[in-house]
Amino acid sequence: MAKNCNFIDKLRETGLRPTRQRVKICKLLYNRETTFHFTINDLVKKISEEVEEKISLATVYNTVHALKTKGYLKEISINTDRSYFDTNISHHHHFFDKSTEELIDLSDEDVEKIQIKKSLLGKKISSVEVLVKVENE
Amino acid sequence: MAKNCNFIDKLRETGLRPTRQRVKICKLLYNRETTFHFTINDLVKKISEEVEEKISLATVYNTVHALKTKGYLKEISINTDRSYFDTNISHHHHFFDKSTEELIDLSDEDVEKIQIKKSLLGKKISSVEVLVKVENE
DNA sequence: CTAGTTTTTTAGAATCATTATAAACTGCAA
DNA sequence: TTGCAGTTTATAATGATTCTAAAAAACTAG
Repeated sequence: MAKNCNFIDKLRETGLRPTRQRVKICKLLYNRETTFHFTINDLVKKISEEVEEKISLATVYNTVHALKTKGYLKEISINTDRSYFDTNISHHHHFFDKSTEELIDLSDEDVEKIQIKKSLLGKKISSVEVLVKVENE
Repeated sequence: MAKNCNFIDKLRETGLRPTRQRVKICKLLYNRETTFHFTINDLVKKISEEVEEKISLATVYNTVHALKTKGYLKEISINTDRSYFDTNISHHHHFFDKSTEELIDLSDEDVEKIQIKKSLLGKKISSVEVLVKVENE
């Protein structure tokens, strides 16, 4: 679901009906210069600021969940009370700033290749995530 | 807070009064062969099985939080609805088995050294955590 | 286009982990 | 032993997330 694309077709392609609410949320998430790291609360705030129509909280949760399931959003592993999502679905890692509670992208090239020398019988690796926590100096 | 030590002194050293409840929880956590990965719910269950005295839920939360603050427990970064803790406070990483929701240690040697080639102005790195998610083959 | 079916949205209730509260209790120092 | 700061406790409160069931919208076949 790249920038400036036709969200109606994109949504339909993956079996999601392109409802008004979904299209509006997709525009907010993907029609932007930089990737977007957000919590549900961030997104709800953005919707109330930039979308004229009210979208219910349940719909925001449903839509984010659907986009995540279809691979259009990544959920970041982090131990906070809220879930964080990222519109950048390419393979990459993150800084987490403990003072601002913000995520910052670390491109794949910013992290030396990770080699896992151990394996688990009968299991396959589905992801390798690096989280670099930072604080003020 | 190594195995088979005197928890009363250990707790006192760090300014935590060695109350009955804390000493009992420490025995459960640290008097074991292997390191312990747990959620609060796991610990509460273990207490009800192995400790004769009832310990209130709030005390379990308080104690785990105190031990974490004093560096006797590590909280693992992972996006689940519960928090995971680890009695192994040495520098190491984890597998997370998505089917069983269990953590498995990855020793520091099991992961090729991580090099972060990017830095953030005015921020210092406080931790680098690698989470390897696995699923059934 | 239209009727019928399916999916989605919605407000509000329910759930569940965690934190806060305030009263009773306990460890410890004098 | 006495007093007080630190702890425990039951319970209430909070806050993110999920559930529910009815209304609305999207789709499909005719």
